[in-house]
Amino acid sequence: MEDRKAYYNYLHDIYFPQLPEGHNFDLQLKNPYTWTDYIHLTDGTRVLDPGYQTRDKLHSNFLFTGLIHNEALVMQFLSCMANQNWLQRFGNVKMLLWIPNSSAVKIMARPDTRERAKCSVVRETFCDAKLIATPDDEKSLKSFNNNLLSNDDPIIFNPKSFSKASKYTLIEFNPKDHDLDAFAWDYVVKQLMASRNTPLDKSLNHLGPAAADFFVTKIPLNLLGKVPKNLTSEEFKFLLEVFQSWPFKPDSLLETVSFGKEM
Amino acid sequence: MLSTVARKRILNRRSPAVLVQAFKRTNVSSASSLQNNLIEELKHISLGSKTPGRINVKSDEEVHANKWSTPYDGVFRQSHSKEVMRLWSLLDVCLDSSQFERAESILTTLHPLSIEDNFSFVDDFNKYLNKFAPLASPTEIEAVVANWRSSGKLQTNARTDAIIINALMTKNNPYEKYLLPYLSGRADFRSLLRNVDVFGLQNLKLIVEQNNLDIKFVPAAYRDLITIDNNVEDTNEVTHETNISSSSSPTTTSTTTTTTSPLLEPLMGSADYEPAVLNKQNAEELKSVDTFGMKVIRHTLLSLEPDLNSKLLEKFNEKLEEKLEFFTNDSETQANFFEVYKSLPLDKRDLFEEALNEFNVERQTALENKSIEAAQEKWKHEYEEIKKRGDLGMSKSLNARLWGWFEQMMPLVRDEIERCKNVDDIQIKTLKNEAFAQHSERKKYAPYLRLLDPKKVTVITILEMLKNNSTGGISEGMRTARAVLSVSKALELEFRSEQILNTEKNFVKNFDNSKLSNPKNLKKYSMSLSNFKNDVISDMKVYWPQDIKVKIGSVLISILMHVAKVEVSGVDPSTKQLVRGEAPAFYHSFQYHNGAKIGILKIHKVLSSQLSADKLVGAVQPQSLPMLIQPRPWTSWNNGAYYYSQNQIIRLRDSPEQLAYIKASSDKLDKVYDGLNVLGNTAWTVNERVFKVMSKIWNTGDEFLDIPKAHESLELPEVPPRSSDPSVLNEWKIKVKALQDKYATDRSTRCDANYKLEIARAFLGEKFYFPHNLDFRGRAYPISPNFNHMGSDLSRGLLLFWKGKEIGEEGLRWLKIHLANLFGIDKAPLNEREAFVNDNIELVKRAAEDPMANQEWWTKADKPWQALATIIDLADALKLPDPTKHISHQPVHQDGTCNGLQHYAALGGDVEGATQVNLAPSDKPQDVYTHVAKLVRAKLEEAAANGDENARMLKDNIKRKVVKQTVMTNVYGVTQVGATNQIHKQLQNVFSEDQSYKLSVYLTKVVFASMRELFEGAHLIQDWLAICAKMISKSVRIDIDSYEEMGPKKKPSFMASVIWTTPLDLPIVQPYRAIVKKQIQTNLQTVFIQDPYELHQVDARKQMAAFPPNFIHSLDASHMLLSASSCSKKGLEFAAVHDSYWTHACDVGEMSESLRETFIELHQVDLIARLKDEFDERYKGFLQLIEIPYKSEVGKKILAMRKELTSQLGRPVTLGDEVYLERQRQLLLNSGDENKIAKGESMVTTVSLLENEDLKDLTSAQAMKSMKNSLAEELEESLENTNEYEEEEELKKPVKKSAQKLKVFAPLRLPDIPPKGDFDVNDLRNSKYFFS
DNA sequence: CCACTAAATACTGATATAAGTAATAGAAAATAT
DNA sequence: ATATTTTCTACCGACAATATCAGTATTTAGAGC
Repeated sequence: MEDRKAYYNYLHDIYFPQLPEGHNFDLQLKNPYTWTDYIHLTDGTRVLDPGYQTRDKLHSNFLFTGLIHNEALVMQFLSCMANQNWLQRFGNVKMLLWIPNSSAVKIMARPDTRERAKCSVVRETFCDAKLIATPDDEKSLKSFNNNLLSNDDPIIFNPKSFSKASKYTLIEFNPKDHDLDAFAWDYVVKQLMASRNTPLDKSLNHLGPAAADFFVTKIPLNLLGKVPKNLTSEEFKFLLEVFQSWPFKPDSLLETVSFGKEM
Repeated sequence: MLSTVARKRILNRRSPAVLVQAFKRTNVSSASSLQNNLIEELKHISLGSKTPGRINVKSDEEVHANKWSTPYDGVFRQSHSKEVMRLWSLLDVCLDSSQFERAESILTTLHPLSIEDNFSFVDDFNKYLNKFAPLASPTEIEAVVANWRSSGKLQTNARTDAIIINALMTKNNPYEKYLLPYLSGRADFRSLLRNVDVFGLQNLKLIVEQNNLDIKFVPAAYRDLITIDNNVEDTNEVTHETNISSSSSPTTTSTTTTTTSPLLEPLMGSADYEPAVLNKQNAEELKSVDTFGMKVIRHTLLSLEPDLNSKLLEKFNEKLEEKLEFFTNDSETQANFFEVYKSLPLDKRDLFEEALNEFNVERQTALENKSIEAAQEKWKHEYEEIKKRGDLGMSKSLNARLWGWFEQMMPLVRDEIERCKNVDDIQIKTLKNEAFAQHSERKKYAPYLRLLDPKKVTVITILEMLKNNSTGGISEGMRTARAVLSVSKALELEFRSEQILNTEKNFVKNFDNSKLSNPKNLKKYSMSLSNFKNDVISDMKVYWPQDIKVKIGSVLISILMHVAKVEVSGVDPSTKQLVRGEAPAFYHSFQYHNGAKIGILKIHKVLSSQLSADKLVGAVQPQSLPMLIQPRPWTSWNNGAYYYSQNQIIRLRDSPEQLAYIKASSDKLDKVYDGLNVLGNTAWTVNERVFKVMSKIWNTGDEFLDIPKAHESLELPEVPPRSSDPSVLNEWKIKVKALQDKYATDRSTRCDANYKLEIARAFLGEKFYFPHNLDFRGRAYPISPNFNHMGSDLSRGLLLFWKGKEIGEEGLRWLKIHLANLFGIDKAPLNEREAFVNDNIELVKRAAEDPMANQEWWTKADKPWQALATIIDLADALKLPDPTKHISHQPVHQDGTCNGLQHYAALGGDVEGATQVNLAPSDKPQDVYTHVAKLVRAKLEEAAANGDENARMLKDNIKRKVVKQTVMTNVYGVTQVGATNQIHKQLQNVFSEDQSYKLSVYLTKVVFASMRELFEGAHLIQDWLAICAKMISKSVRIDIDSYEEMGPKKKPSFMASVIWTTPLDLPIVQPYRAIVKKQIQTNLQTVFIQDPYELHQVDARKQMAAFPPNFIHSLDASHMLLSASSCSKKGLEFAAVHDSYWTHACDVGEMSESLRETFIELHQVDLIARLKDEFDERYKGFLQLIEIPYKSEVGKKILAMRKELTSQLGRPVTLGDEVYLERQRQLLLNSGDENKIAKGESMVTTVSLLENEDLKDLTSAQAMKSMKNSLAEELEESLENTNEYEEEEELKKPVKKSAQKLKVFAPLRLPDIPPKGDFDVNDLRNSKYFFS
């Protein structure tokens, strides 16, 4: 997908003719950064029609792959898995992505680690992810959890053998089905992870006025003593459930700071 | 305890002064050996390498603390080091809480610092002794003094003697031996008796009497008082302004202790003056009548009435010879003084005002001192009322709820304060982790918090928290940082007022006031008191440190959060049952903005919606309301405005440098004070008729003019299903964000309007004043927020001059013109404007008669509320048989037409420009915007004719409005991008989305070009100012700044900000510097704040961008203040909003003349030349970092010299080394010693090589351009043979070759001032549209 | 009482947080090479 | 020292990101004399 005319022309006139016989590439005059261009790709022109498959398994004939330099984009992809929209509307479409090492460390972080942050809870909740390959880079290797390394057993390649790729890690994302309220889930996880090393009996209060008082009656004591960064996605789901049963929860869960920009 | 680390750090610091000494000692016999010696020294110092005790000693802040801004000014950028400031602050609070041991240990720490930091230690000691002495026995006192003296640390002064003597006197001990030095003439009695605050009036009198001292020894301000007995017949007239005699004045002491004294009985029988009494409950009652903030004010005002000394009332009536009744026993009924005043015959008015003033003196005192208690009383009162009625409305009444909070919170606060007092006695070992953390935090803030009264603390915390609702872009809540700061700022303010009050009480303690029944004596007494207060206030120099403030704020807020509860209800999702319960009113939470985490204190939706449903949005800072009497006149930088708080004349922007400058020039600012006092002395009242209309509309809750609708709650568009395309979801989010923003801003504007109305309501019928101060450029602003004449159309429409003047024929004409202006007819000749009103005179009458029913006309005005006010006034006049006899209170405005450009045009002498902004005489008013639009159109026509597609599309769409904002902001230095956005906004509706922006970009360029053409001279000046600012903020002072850290890697640090003085001698310091903030731990969260006492590198970009507009504003501010003084001298009422000047209709002509004359006077001098001279002086000896061509002659010389130095040093020479050498040269040159000067002259440095070079040639645009051109050519060549596909890539390839440039320091030399055009400012005299 | 060490605490600085990079242009500052 | 990337884009009234962690500096506790 390329929508810059000049570059498109170059690809079309010069690059594509040079490709080996029988290649499987198709060039489209579209902007890969525009969500809607994908709709046009899959609906209107029928260029790409993987067909819908149920969510009890991975999509069998559609794979999305790419090197995503921009971390925000990766996060967007993750949220597409959560929302089951965009390409994920065809089913649980596997995504095989090269992403920056630093992002990989964050996203793959396990509970109870220093790196544990909201995005890794997202990953854990909405997909099964596997570390496929990562460069032999001391800094990022150290940051990956040992458990993770032994479980996923990634290929650890010599960064020198791929000069450009040395900053990127290959991860396989396999989306999972779920039926969570995205806004509420996001709110709960966000507020709790804001102070991720504060025991729940305190940090729960960020969810609403005297929230902890309510939770205390609903959740086991040992959970109450835990700190958010040590919680698993399942525990978050549980907390969400409790939160949603709370009569006095705040009305608006997506408030933002508005900066009064004057005329 | 002060951390000993901090102390050690200070002790280790080698002050710059010491270094200078060291260098000065370098004496050498010949120039060459001098050079050699210096080289040796350089080697030794070995800049950039790690010699122990040299490089590492100083942190950045330490290096820059205590520096003169420039040698020219002799003003310290930073008065004292951070540590000293902190210690002083701590010393103050320890003394206030009588912790003498701790105070002594602070003194011990301070002493060594006093030597380094060059402050006088004895002052601090005296402070201590003065607090200690009253509580100690004479022997103890003497022992302490002797002790300190013998340690060699203390040299006592006259004040020390005064303290000792006073202590002995008070304890009836003999004190004569301390008088000996004075009696014997070895010491001056004056210096002893100057310490009136130590002695107090009574002892001062005693000491004079007992020793038969010459009265001349007593400071002049107090002599009269001391001698009351001796010469009652003294004919010396005491000039008496409205000086406040405080509540501690002997005549009224009894009233100060309580605000709940019984209501005043009805004084006289009949209520003949029906119109004079406004029953506010029955009058246009605001729905928001429950607004407790306002009740606070009203209650405060009202509660004073019972306190009213009946004598005063008698005086009232005595003077008027007629009995008036103002007060009934209905506490909600308040006198409408304005109606009384108006109803009086002219000859009685003065007397009435005199009486009113005396009356208001009392009320003002109470307003400033009692409003906090009043709030508390009000809550309690309402609570009890409801309880008595057995009402179920308890939860509905906010005040009752607040009382509940208060009752719960106050004991906790008291406990906390108690813990603070005992903080040193706690056994640390007994504490567990959390308690220990709490304890160690408490230790830091305890000395401050323990000084406060728990009741006041509680009330203030509650008020501030409610006041902050919906601020900071949070719809239901506030930012934590803001909340904690605002609470503690309010506390500090209150504490200071209290201190002033107490000092004052102390001062008059035991004073025999039997003689004060004599009015003359009373006047003397209050004069002295006022003088005394000035002295006290000037002396207060210590502030609570920022980090302490946030800690205190957060502790108190935590307590409040803990107790403040509201009743809530919600639906249980599972059972669908309605559940009731109690929940905290506040909770702490976070929100993210672009990944930045922001701490939020949310107000519970129940409370928040109660607040908005009841149209009650908060409380008013009761300390800064409009004043009932003339503000305390400005007499120094921190003396003026309110009577019981310290107000700074400049709104400092956390800049110690600004503070230092304003302090230093405090006694040269009479012209500024004069002008400012004129503004403050303008009396106002509320336009009741407009107010009635407004409140009627307000109560509907509907949108009306600039009042937004009262949203009940925010309704969001339906959430799209989560599986929608991300683009759909994003769109929805954007929509939601927009709605939330609108909701938040609507809410805050409604809030704001509510404040305005409520304050106006409280001041209905009152005579009041707005105390003013200045922003750092010298522009004046009313100190009281929300409701003032500088606010929106709404507030302006509500304000009338208290004083009325007969309108006369001319005045009537001006009133009409004013009305036309308000309708937006302000570009037509005056006659046409007048005609516009005459043509619509029926509409005027109808609108005035019933504004609500006939709203279609006046609401269409540009400024509808002011138009309505004017309409009413005009209609009143027309009702009279002779309209010219109408007494008008309506302010009439004269606005500068693009005032910034007027000043620019005058400075640049642009003839055409001057004409366009009405400096030059003309038959009809010129409109710059129209003119620029015309110019632009012409240009576009031409370009279109040449086949320019953009121009063709645009040429018929250039309206005045399209260019207006850009022309206006051009003065402020708007950039291309900014202007493009502005124009884009205007073109959006005309062109399609995708065309619009491209066209805007094109149009912006044309507009800029046209502006430049029209105001050529002005733009040259603008550029010149910007260049100067840039050069200055990129220059270094070699004698102090930055050479230390100029090692091989480091860049020099630029510390010089742009500083200038206005024609009124007000020093302006641009505060733009790097912002360095730190996270401070508090109870709730960390808070990210900067320490206002630290100085950092200048922000050159901002300095440059802001200097031209700031300079112009400093001029228009001067013009305004001069005009104010001038108008006041002529007896005109005067008010101003920057470039809009207000007076009575009948005086417009005279005012116009005044402001023309002052403008001419201002520009009589070549202000730019004056500025250049000032800069040249101020920044003399500064160096600038420039780049010169490698190959120039000097360049070669410098290279050679560097090579030489490098070989001599045995290491690469650095810029720092060069600065060092230059500095030595300067030291020699300025030494005053002929020998040394000769040596200096023979010395050659890299800088001196450049001294006589024309830097312009070296760095000129031409030289650089020619280099760039040749490079560009090469680039083009290389591009020629690229094919079209690779073009993009090729373009990005870096240019390999670049001009060889040499970085060197050269003397700072500002460019010559641009030539001036031919316009003569004296022509202005005949321009009638200058202001209109 | 002192000098000493180890443990505890305090202070500092770095980093992540959220989550489309992009409507445009051009200089200056900051950072990377 | 030079090249690339990032930042910023109209003045004033009117300031505000925070939690956590690692590493270092400083203080304190404690044992021993």
